[in-house]
Order: sequence, then C-alpha cells, then structure tokens
Amino acid sequence: MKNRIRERRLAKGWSQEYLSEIVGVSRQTIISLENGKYNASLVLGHKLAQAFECAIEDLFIFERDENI
Amino acid sequence: MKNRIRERRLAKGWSQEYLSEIVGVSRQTIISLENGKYNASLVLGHKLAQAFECAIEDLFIFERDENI
DNA sequence: GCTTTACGTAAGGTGTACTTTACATATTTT
DNA sequence: AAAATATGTAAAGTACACCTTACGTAAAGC
Repeated sequence: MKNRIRERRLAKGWSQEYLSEIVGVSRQTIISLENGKYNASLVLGHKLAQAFECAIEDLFIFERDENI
Repeated sequence: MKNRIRERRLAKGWSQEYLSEIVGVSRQTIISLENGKYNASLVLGHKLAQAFECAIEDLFIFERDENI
C-alpha cells in the first residue's frame, strides 16, 4: 500500500511535526509512513484523511491482492 | 470505532466463513471484528469495503477523538 | 437420530503499528 | 559563528491485528 501523505502535506505547507500534532501521533510515525516503513491503522488513516480533507481512498493507494 | 460488517454481510445473505474467504482472512477475524474485539487494518478495511461495494467511511463509524 | 451449517469462546503464537529517546545533518535565521 | 528548523536513522519496548487449533451449541436437513 502506497500513500500520498508527503505530497498532501507539502501541498499544505506543513512540517512533519505539525502534521503529527494534528493527528495525534509521534513525528516518527509520520516519517515512517511517508517513507513506506509500514501502513497506517484505519483510525490513523481516517484522521490523516480528515486533516487533508479527502477520503481515505484518495490518500492511500491500494494495490491488487494486497497482503493482510 | 464501530462498523457495519454484520449488517452488510446479512444484507448480502453471506455466512461469516464465506466473507472471510472473499477478503482472505480467517473466520475468527470476521467474528472478532463483528463483535468489536478489535479494529480492522486499513488493507482489510479496504477489502471489506470492496466486498460490500461501498467506501471505507461507509463501513466504519469513526468517533471523535478516537485513540490510535 | 445423525450430520451439516452457522456462530461463538478460549488460548497461545507471530508480526507490525506505534511509542520514546537519542543522535546526525543540512538549511535557514539571527 | 551560533542557533533554530526540518528531516532522517537507530534501537528497544508495548499493544494489538492477525493466525491456528480445538471445542461448544443451536438450528436445519436427511
């Protein structure tokens, strides 16, 4: 699963730290998500989508036959 | 976070086992999700939404100030 | 009566989403 | 030159999202 977090964050002119405060996670979590270290949870995905004023499906790119 | 998995599954006339095969998880996982034992991951949430032909936000009910 | 179907609980294991702390480095600001 | 800002890596811990196996029970079908 890929995501557009960095792209959307930069479009808003936000730092990683500012975004982490908005959605209530550590800065490390934002770094790891942007660099594809792991996937967000559903709750965090929802909060990020809210921060960027878009749908979850617009922020995360689901590939076919993705592993759980 | 609540969800409408059971409601949507029954509307389709599906058993838990059938749904579990469609989305590629164990039957236990479906039981636990329906009974609110834990939250789905983003990837599983997406697969479930696809199975029910709806958006993730339509299947999961996000509450305000939800913990990560 | 027996078997099948559907749903549920229990218990123990693995991988990962997220945390905290610490340190490094490049760019910008004073 | 020194300080502040932004991004990144590393490492170790915790919680939970999955798994598997096994067993219980109630309803429906043969």
